[in-house]
Amino acid sequence: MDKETGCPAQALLKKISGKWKPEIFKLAVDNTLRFSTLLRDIEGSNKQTLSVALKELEEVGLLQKVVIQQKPLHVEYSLSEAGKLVIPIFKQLEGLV
Amino acid sequence: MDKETGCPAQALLKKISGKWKPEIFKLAVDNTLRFSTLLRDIEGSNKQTLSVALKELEEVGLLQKVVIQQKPLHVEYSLSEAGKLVIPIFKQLEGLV
DNA sequence: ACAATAGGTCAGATTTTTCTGACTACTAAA
DNA sequence: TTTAGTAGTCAGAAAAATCTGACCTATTGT
Repeated sequence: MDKETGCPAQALLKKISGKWKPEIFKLAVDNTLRFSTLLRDIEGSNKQTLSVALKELEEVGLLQKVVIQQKPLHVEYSLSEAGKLVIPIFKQLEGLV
Repeated sequence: MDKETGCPAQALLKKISGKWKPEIFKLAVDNTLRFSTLLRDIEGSNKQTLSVALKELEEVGLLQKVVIQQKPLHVEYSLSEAGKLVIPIFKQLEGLV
């Protein structure tokens, strides 16, 4: 039902909206993320929603999921190239609103 | 329950999130907005939600509400100064994601 | 063998957001 | 005077998002 709006900025805003996504994105700027760590660090969050949020941020191309193939194997989420390009743009918003 | 995140960009994202807010903001870039016109133009929207969204965008300082004191009097919503400053920043997102 | 950690999924409940329809006040046109 | 437009509000319903607790697989430590 969302069709194309023809406006990338609007599209991005929609993609990053949700209760925990802005927070996840912000944390991803400073560190690679791990599921259980996020769950502990973002207070009030829960597995289910975090799981969906990470999946959506990945689908949208802002995060990338990497399975570290060392034993014990684990999963890391980090900013994709597109995700990194977005940082300086958002930084400009600081102080404006 | 939202406290300060200490991150203005994150704060802005939260403020502009909601089903119709990104669309309203986008329309405000090109024209001043009127309530009944929005209601017709944004298909699928409704009075209640639009009313709340306009109020919130105003509270947040992105839109300003002006009552035109000519008879018949009516109301116009347009981008505030802060709202205008945000445009070029969002424009940079085009093509990135 | 048993408990613990990591990284989830699933169903169902709860909460939040959005939507609908009725109603208000004022102006204007027929 | 009845109808229509503008700009809403309100209560309750419906839909969407989020949360809880149980469960699962795999690995590591005791």
